[in-house]
Amino acid sequence: MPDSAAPATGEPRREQLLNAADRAVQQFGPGASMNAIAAEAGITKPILYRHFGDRHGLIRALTERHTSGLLAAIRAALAEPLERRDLVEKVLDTYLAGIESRPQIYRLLTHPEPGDPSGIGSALAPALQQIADEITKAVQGQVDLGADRELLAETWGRAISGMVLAAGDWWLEQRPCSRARMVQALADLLWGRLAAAANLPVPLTTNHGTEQT
Amino acid sequence: MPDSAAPATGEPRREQLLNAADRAVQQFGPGASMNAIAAEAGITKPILYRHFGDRHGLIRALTERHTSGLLAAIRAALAEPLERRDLVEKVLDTYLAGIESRPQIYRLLTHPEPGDPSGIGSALAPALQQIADEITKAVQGQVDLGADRELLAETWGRAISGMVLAAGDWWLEQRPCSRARMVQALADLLWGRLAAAANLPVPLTTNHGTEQT
DNA sequence: CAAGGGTGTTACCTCGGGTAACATCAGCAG
DNA sequence: CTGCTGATGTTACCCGAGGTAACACCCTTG
Repeated sequence: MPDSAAPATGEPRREQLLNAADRAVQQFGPGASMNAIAAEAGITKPILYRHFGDRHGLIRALTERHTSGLLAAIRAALAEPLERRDLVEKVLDTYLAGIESRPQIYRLLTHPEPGDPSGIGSALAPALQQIADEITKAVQGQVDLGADRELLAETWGRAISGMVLAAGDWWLEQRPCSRARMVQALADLLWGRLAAAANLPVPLTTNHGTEQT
Repeated sequence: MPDSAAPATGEPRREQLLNAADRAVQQFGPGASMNAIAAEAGITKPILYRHFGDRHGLIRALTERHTSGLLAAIRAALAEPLERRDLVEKVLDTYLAGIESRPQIYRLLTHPEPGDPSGIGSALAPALQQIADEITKAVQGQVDLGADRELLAETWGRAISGMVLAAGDWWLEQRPCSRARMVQALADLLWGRLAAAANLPVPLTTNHGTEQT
C-alpha cells in the first residue's frame, strides 16, 4: 500500500455506488435487484460484489448510512434535559419525523427483505394485524378513553401488538428470563411503571457508552 | 358438481399437504423451498402449485391454520372477566406461551419472507436493534427501576422500539392523524393511561363483533 | 368403453444472487 | 520503455428457487 493517506480516490467511488443504490431503492423499493442497482450506477454487478461482498453487505452499508442520521437524532433527543414525559414525547416525535421524511428509506430499514411486489398493504406480519385488531376491539370495549376513543384504541392496538411482537421475538431468541417474569416486565410497562418510577440522579460517574460516529 | 356434500375426499389431501409443509417449515425454517416442502410431502412441486396457486398461497394457508389457534386463545383471554391488570397479564402470557410452543411456526407467522439463511440473529430490522439499545441505555441511566433494572430496561428497550415501529408503520401507511396526535397517543400509552383510565361498564347493548369461527 | 377429475411425473423457463476469467488503465520501480 | 501492481470494468457463466407446460395414471361414473 504505497499511498499513505490518500483514500480520496478510493472512498468516493464507494460513496458514489451507495448513492446509486439509494436512487435505485427509491425507484424500485427495497426489493431492487443487484442488476437494477448496478444499472443505476452505470456499471455491472461484479463491481458491486467487489465492494460490498454480497447483497446483504450492500444493504447493510446503505442502512448504516441512514440509520446513523436517525439514530443520532434519537440519541440527541434522549440526551436532552427534559422532564421524562416531555422526553418521551420528544423521542417519539423525533422518530416519527424521521420516518416521515423518507418513507422509501424507512421501508428499507425496517423491511429489508423483498416483500411482495403485489400487495402494498402488507406492512407488518399478517398475524400481527389480526392480533392488533383484537386488542383494538378489546380496548374500545373495555376502557373508557373519552373522545379520542377510536383513534387511541386503534393506535394502541397496533402499538401493543408491535411491542409484544418485538419483545417476544427477543425473548424467544435470547431467553433472558422465565415467561412469568417477561409477562411481569411487559405488564409493568403497560401499567405505567415508566411514569411512576422515580428519576435516577444524573449519572456523573460512568458514561453509558454513548459513542458517537 | 355431482357430489353434493362429499368434500371428504378432497380436503384431506390438502390438509395432508399442509401438514407436510408444516413439517418442512419446522425443519428448514420459514425459508423452506417449495422443493423441500414437496419432498417432505413425498411429491413434487406442481402438485403444491395446483393446490395453493403460488408460494404465497401456501404460506397464507399455513399461517391461517396457526393464527386461528393463537388468535382464538388471545380472544378467549381478552374475554375473560378479570381485573384489567390481570387481563393484561393473561393476554401477554397467552401470547408468549403460544409462540413458545412452536418457535419455527412463530417465525413463519411473523417473518414470512425467507430471511437470510446465513445470519440467524437478525430477528427484527437491523435499525430497530440499535434503537432498542439506545432506549435500553436511556432507561437504565435515567429511571430507577430497582433490582430488576437490567432485565426491565432491556425488555422495555425492545418493547418500546417494537411498539413505535409497529405504530409508526401503520401511521405512515394510513395517516390516521397528525404526527402530534400520534405522539400524544403513544406517550399516553407509555404513560400509564391504560392503567389510569376508568373501566367501561360491561357492554350489554352492542356486541363488538367478536365473531368466532 | 369412453369421459372426467384428481394425482402424479419429467422437463423446462425465468430471474436473481453470486462468481470466474479476462481486459483495461493508472501509477510507479527499475 | 518495460513491467509490476491495483483498481475499474466487462462478458459469460453457475446455481438455486419460483413457476409452468405437457404428458401419464387411476378411479369413478354414465
